[in-house]
Amino acid sequence: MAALQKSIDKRNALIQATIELVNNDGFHATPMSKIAKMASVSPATIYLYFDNKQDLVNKTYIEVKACYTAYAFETYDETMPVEYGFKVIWKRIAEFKIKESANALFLAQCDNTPMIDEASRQEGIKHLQPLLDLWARGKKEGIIKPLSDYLLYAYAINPLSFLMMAQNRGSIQLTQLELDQAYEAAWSSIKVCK
Amino acid sequence: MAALQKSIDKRNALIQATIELVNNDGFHATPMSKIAKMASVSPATIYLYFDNKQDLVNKTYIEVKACYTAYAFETYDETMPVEYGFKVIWKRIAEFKIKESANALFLAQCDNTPMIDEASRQEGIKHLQPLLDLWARGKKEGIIKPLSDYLLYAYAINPLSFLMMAQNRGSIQLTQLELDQAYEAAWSSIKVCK
Amino acid sequence: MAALQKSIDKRNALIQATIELVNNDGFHATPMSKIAKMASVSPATIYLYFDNKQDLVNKTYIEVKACYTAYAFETYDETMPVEYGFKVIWKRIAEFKIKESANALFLAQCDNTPMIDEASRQEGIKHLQPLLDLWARGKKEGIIKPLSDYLLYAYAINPLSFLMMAQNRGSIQLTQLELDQAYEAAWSSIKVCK
Amino acid sequence: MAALQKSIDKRNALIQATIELVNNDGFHATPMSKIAKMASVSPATIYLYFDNKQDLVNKTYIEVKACYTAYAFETYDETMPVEYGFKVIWKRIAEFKIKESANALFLAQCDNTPMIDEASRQEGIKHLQPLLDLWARGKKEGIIKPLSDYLLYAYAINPLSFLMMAQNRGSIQLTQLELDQAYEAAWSSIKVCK
DNA sequence: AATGAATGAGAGTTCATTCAT
DNA sequence: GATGAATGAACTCTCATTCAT
Repeated sequence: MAALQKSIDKRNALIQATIELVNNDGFHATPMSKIAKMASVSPATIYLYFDNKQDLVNKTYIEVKACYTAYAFETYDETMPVEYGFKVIWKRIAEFKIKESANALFLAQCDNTPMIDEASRQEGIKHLQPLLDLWARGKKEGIIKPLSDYLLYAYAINPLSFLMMAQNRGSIQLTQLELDQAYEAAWSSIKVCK
Repeated sequence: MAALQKSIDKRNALIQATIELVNNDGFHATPMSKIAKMASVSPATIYLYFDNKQDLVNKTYIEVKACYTAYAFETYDETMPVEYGFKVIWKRIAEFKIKESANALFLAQCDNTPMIDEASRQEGIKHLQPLLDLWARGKKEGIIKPLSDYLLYAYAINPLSFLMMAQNRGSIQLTQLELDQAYEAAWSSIKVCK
Repeated sequence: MAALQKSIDKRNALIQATIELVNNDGFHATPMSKIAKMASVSPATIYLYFDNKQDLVNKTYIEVKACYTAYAFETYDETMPVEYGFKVIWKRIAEFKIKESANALFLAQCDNTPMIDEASRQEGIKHLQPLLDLWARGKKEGIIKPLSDYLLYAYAINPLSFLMMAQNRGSIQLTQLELDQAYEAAWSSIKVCK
Repeated sequence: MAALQKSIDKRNALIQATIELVNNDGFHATPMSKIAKMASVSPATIYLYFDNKQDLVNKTYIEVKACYTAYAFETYDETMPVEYGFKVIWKRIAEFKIKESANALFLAQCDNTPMIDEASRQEGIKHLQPLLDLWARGKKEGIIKPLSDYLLYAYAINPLSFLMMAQNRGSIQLTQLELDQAYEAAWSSIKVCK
């Protein structure tokens, strides 16, 4: 049991180191040796847990993405009314992007570069289903505009990534006020105007 | 004059090659030798035009960003009414992202990774001023919500990047209908609701 | 007793795995981990039976060489007349090279590369004595040419290695006819012509 | 012209270094860095002349083999009578194995291990044709036994490799006497006995 | 101005060997 | 005796950069 735990710890340390270093330097500027050092293992040890560097980022991506969606839907339940449900999810996502900014940053970088292979990208997308279901419900009820999921995501969710990155770079400070304003903008963009 | 032209051609070829290769493979997976080959020059020649690899991407970024803003504001003029002016700019930006998708993709990649140094990033941002002025005007006139420029950009403009990348990856097809819907969503998110 | 047997089995499995893998990939292209896997033991276990990789091949060589000579002389006895005795040994050697081609191949590879240390090479040579004695007798009786043992071996025995390797590579097929012809050539080369 | 010569020199130095080091240590025990050092170039330079390590040995093999056959047939001409022609070729081959023992040793090692890929092996075999033609003639004239080329080679030529290696290891000394004896043995093994 | 050849430094990865269990 | 996990050292190969021409 102790041995297994040690293995899990090492794997986790490697994942964490990957996130941090890729965030700071980018994928290709991050040598395996640096990841190993930060995780306090030998470079060779990485290869006990991952096939190669590509596999390491792929798996890291999938794991972080799973974290992200789990966090997003933790307090949501499908019986909630559409507008309220959306607010619940939106706030959780915003919280994740702010509190877990390293993770969020890593996802943003992966999603905007040829760093992750297509299979892992698909794998990562799967868990968003509850949000898509909510939107479908909202559209049927005439509360949400009849737009494609991509369009809805682009306006309702994705701007948070942009804001998170701006904050991370020190360009802005996301206070509660800004978050409320952002929510308003998000909801305005997709709700049906009466 | 012919000699100067040849120089400019080479520099341009290098910039183009950089954009294309970085788009496909990412910055660090793009060797200087490959850029040289695609531009039909010797690797050594790159160093006649740029200090080093970092300088090459920085300069490429600044140049593409300048292209982008020039395109964005080409048909805009400061005497236009706020809503109309915004529409004019938004459509041009959308057009750029679709017609010049290689350039747009390159910018998106730069904006989401530690690939560009901070100075170049700042340099690239400068030319957005007309849009910020328009927004200031809109806020004063009570047409646009009193939000920070970053928030406005996040909701009014940035989603286009997300959509462009989704289209580039083959996930969606941006027809005129989708573009009109996107514009509606963008404008809804920042306009003051009466 | 059962425990001892298990030990012997493991040692043998390691020796067999070494032969097969070295035959296919060569000494240095054969990792200890692969040998261990093929022998169904842990890499660490190899070091309970052998000092290190070099020791493993050395001991394998010596063991296979002992097999080879034991096989060669099994049906020979020193009272046989020279020509008949030679034929008996030659046929057994030919049989070994064909029936035990993995072993024979391994010896050929060892004998032609700096893979085995000199001590083991000497150790392996010792058991050929009966053949050298036969030749000495044959020379005394004026039946075999008065050549050095190396010369006799080069023409009477060694060509079989070449033929075995050609067959192994699929270049030729050694039927009974070819073997008889080979024997004739071998005997012609060393017998005294009357 | 001078630049081209320098290139050729470097390539040759690399080939020579490869031969010497592989002879002493074997293929896989010879790191590229050692080859580079012995040829007085940077490790990276090797890759300007060869695709990779495998390509380096393959090309070395082909080049040495070409040397070997060129040497073998230099003084031979197809109008010579069979026995005399064979003697001429045999002596040249023997001379090559003794005078160019490094080259000969290298070929022997390549021919007995999975070090060279099959294509290069085939490529290397091509230039032996004149010898095969001679044998065909000898067989037609009833001078040489009607054996397959492989059998003839195994007895007439290949033993020289064994002898050369024994001499190289210091086990024997090939004087003129031994060479004459070897020739006699070779010829005896393939000539038709009257 | 332009280059092809050259390279030092460092990348990802493997492997013989060890050690705690 | 047996092991799986761990690793330092060494491997092949790449690449940003330089330099003689």
